[in-house]
Amino acid sequence: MGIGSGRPGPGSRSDTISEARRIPEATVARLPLYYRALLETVEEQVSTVSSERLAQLAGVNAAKVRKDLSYLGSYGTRGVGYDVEFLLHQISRELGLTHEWPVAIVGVGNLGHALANYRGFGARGFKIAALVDADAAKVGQRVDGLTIEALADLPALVAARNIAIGIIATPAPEAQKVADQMVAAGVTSILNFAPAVVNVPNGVSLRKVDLAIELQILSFYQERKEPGPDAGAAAG
Amino acid sequence: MGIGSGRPGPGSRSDTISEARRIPEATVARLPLYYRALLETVEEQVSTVSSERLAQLAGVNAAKVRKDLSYLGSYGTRGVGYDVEFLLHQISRELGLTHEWPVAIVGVGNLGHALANYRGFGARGFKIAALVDADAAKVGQRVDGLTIEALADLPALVAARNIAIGIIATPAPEAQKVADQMVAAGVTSILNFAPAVVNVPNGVSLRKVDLAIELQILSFYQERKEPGPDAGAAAG
DNA sequence: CAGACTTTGAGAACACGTGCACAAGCTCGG
DNA sequence: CCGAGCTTGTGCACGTGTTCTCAAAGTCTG
Repeated sequence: MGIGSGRPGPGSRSDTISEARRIPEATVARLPLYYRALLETVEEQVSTVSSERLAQLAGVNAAKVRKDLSYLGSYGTRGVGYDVEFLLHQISRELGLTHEWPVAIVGVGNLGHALANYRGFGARGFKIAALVDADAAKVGQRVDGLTIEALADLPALVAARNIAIGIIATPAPEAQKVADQMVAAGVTSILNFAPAVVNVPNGVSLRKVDLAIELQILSFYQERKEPGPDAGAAAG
Repeated sequence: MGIGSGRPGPGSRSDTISEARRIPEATVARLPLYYRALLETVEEQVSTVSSERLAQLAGVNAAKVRKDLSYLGSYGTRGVGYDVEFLLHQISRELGLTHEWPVAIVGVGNLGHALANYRGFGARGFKIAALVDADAAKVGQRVDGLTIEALADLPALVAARNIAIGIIATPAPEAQKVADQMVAAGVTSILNFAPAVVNVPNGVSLRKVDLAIELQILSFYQERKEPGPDAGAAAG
């Protein structure tokens, strides 16, 4: 993502792309932006929205919006735009947000704490279903209404609470071990916040967020600005 | 960022790309990975490293490593590999990590707190130089050795402490306003954690990290796995 | 010193993503 | 019912990124 991301495995050519039409990865990464933009639009009591307006709200250009949405189907009406409620529903369905996803957070340090308290998840279809830490001293503590549980209990928790998505918020050295344990426990999607490369078997999705890397990318362009205020990564 | 990200402005064709060779954005985003991998290599007392090994440590493939590094210059030796110390220095220089970057964090809620306490920044050339919040009740509180200061003082802080990079860790509705104030204060690189689209003028770099979006992308692929365990975003 | 071996650097083909431009299709007013 | 005006959906061209491949250039062994 962003910066770094999961990428389709090296599947054989003309796979049995079973059910649905294939949606490009870049488009998938933008669907949440449209989703958010549509939520804002709903609150404005507007029933219909143009690709132009949607583009503005999502911070992309209109052509991209139209192409992206066309991968989902022909959900717009020419001369009119897109029905807000309908499109919202379609994108929700596509993103799997029609039901709630129980999520497990492993590593309750600074970041784990912040994530546990973050209100944004609940509002977007995710629910912290388990807080796990390897440190016995932390087990039993309560954070935001949840009790921290032992890492050893992860398999039981994942099974009992039907958890498919895991978040790694441990220090770097623990990351790979935790990922392995998650996979063994049955987690099939992982979001890694630890500044370390993590490998997962085929069939498991992995995305990463690295704060230091983001800053270093900014620093690259910043450094090039200092001498002569010239090229750089300017977002319009 | 990976996920959305800064993007070179629409400069005229055959710009005076002043000083240096142009380095592709995708390559820039990977340099920090190589940087981290090289730091690990240094600790192993290894003096030379092959593209194959670097690729392994960075989680990419060897061809990509070689092409990426070739944009920086011909720093390798055929038949041998890359000199670890030398390459580390070159990448540091390119990323602007030869000096420390003072960073301002605006918004000291859950996330701001976590970022302020995050040890990873210091280790990578960044230093929290200011913690700022709009809430008068928070001003004066101490967090990790720093005193929270008033948002109104941002311009003075940025000037006095030579801050070029700002981090937005406020709730979504505040994000644009804060970004504007940062830009007005002289910040030219912004990392936005708020789940909102932020616009900045030309010449200012912007990157965003959105936790909910990352989860929604995972959820997209996860949803498609549930019926038939098939395609997905699997990282090797 | 020659030949085997290793590894880089880059050319070229391919895959993917973006954005223009415009026909197709819809609404609305008269 | 017709024509003016909008807005979608998509073909196409272009630019960016990835990967394969292999000659070039070095080391090492005998």
